[in-house]
Amino acid sequence: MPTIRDVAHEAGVSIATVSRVFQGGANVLPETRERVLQAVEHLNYHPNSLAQQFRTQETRRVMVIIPELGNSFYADIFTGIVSVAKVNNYTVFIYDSHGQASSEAHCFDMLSSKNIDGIITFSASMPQEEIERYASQYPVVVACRYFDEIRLPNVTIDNAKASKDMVNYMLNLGHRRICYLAGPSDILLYRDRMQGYLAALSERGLAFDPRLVFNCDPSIQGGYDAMNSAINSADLKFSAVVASGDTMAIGAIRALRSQGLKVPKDIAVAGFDDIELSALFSPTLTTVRQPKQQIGVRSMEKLLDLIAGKKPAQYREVLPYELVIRESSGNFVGTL
Amino acid sequence: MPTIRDVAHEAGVSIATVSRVFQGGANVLPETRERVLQAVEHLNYHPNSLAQQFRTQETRRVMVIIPELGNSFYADIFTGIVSVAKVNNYTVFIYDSHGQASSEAHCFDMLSSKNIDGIITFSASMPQEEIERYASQYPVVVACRYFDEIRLPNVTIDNAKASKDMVNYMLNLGHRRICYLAGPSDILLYRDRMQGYLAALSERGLAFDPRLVFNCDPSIQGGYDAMNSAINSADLKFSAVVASGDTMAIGAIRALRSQGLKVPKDIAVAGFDDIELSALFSPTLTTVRQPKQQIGVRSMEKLLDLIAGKKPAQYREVLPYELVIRESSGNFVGTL
DNA sequence: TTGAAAGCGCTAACAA
DNA sequence: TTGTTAGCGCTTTCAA
Repeated sequence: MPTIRDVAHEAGVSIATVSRVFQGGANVLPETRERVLQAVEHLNYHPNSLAQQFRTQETRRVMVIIPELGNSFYADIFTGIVSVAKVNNYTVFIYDSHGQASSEAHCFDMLSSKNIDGIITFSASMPQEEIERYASQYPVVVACRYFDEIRLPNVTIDNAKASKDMVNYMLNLGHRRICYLAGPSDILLYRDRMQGYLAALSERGLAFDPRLVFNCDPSIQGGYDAMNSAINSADLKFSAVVASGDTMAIGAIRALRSQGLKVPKDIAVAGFDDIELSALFSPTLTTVRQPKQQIGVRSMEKLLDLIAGKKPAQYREVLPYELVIRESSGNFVGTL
Repeated sequence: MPTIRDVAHEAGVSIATVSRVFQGGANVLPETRERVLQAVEHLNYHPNSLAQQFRTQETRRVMVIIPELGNSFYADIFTGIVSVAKVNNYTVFIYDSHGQASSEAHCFDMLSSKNIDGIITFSASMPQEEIERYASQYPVVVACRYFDEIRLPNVTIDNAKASKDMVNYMLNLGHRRICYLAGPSDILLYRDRMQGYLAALSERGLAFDPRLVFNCDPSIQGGYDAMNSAINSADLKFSAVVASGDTMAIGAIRALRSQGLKVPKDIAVAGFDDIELSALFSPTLTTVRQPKQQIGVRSMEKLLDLIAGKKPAQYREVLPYELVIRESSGNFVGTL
């Protein structure tokens, strides 16, 4: 492997000059520059970025932690992140935490060991204080997930309000007994979506029947299992299902169908997130669309600000969502 | 940030001793070690891994290039990779190439600039010679994808044979006119699967009707569009569809259903890969199961061998696959 | 415009 | 068992 010294020697200049050429070529005579470039070419020289990073103590690498590889929800967000990273000459790596705190911690350790310049996490499985400790020392942005009291840079939507809007939509369709698939209650965003469900009911003065609520794993299988329990609960009547995630909603539809129930004719269903499959599933899924690209863009922009040493004006940034009405919720049958 | 010098000073030892403690503590008196550890704790010292990496010229990082984030097919493979990486103290990053050669090239550049120790790629969008050039200089394993003449470490299944088996299964069910969704013809594995289709037909002496073959994007949308063209082709009759990927098969089923056709009653369908959704879709999908975990495990093991400087005994490693018969192919109605 | 030289934090060879 | 020291390849300051 040729080093900067080899190039300098070959070109008959000092290593400082070679370095200057690579730094943009300011204060280098065109002919000197040319000679250096020829030597580089001739020797097939590549700067050793381990040495560069060591010298500058920056890697121009950032990490995105996702809780689940293979969930297309993150694919779009990721596109947004990369679009910003690219123009700023950063490389984005993905790290799959499997939602495990230990896995995530390993990633955060890379901050203190200088392996990466910053982190955008969609996982946030570690205790709040721990993440905040890192965030107070290093560039960290939490996206989609969040904590009760936000003391670190955060990009998200208003989950409670979005959920409430969706439940209201169902109520407007005339549904009164709405089954709710709530997701894991230890994750605040799911609790917030649940709060939206409760708020919508209470604003209408409707009684809350806890039997209609099912906590389940936020996956197709989780929704499938929960829906089967719901169907098999004696005396449990409902005409609609609102799930706190599209995967759960799709699992629920599968369960309903396996029991001979038609969606939306017998039971209306809605999800949350607008994952790729939702528009392609049959029936197409009514859902809440998160501004995925934009979440990625803003997260990365925030992270770059942090890396540049800027303190964010305010921690939390709330992006707009959108109700997407498709087949699974059926026709409007009630009154507004 | 405290450095090794600060720790050495605090503990009253030399930096070499501190380094030794971190290297495993050989040749360090327990009490010396204890003093060092206390200083480390007290100063909250973290070794600067940029310096470590620079010094040792190794990163203990490997990169996995996938063509599409959000495709669950890679999630299982990834689990296999990580399981091996973990016990060998390597960190695995994911890089989404979007199937773009330029994106992939960026990743391979990290090899020459020493940013990573090795690459496992599932993308292989770059020209064969270029990948081979890197593979001849650096640790590189190509998985699932491959080239005509394999001159680099490779882990895969026998796509042609698997595809032929699946088509044979359909022929055994009595189907004679089988529509084939072929995927992009510039990717060899799709061409091989197509070859399997042709081989199965020719072995039975069945004529090949090119109108039954559709090249399409390997996605739900791609399968959906292709199937719609097939259905809308005047005079084009077929009783089964074999897709060269599960996503295409699922898209095809959606298209068939949107045209009022029942799967498998009217048309039998089979896919390839056994992605997560295939077991959860309705109808559940008949498909070819790739040994995903094992592909990951073997790829990483091969890569570690390369990093360790071992040359592989043989380049190509072919893993067994498995036909998974589910609802979408319907009942056996023909003769064996 | 160019060069000389310091030094980033660490590992490891060698000496004690 | 411990310490001294060279040096990894680069950027950057300072001087020429």
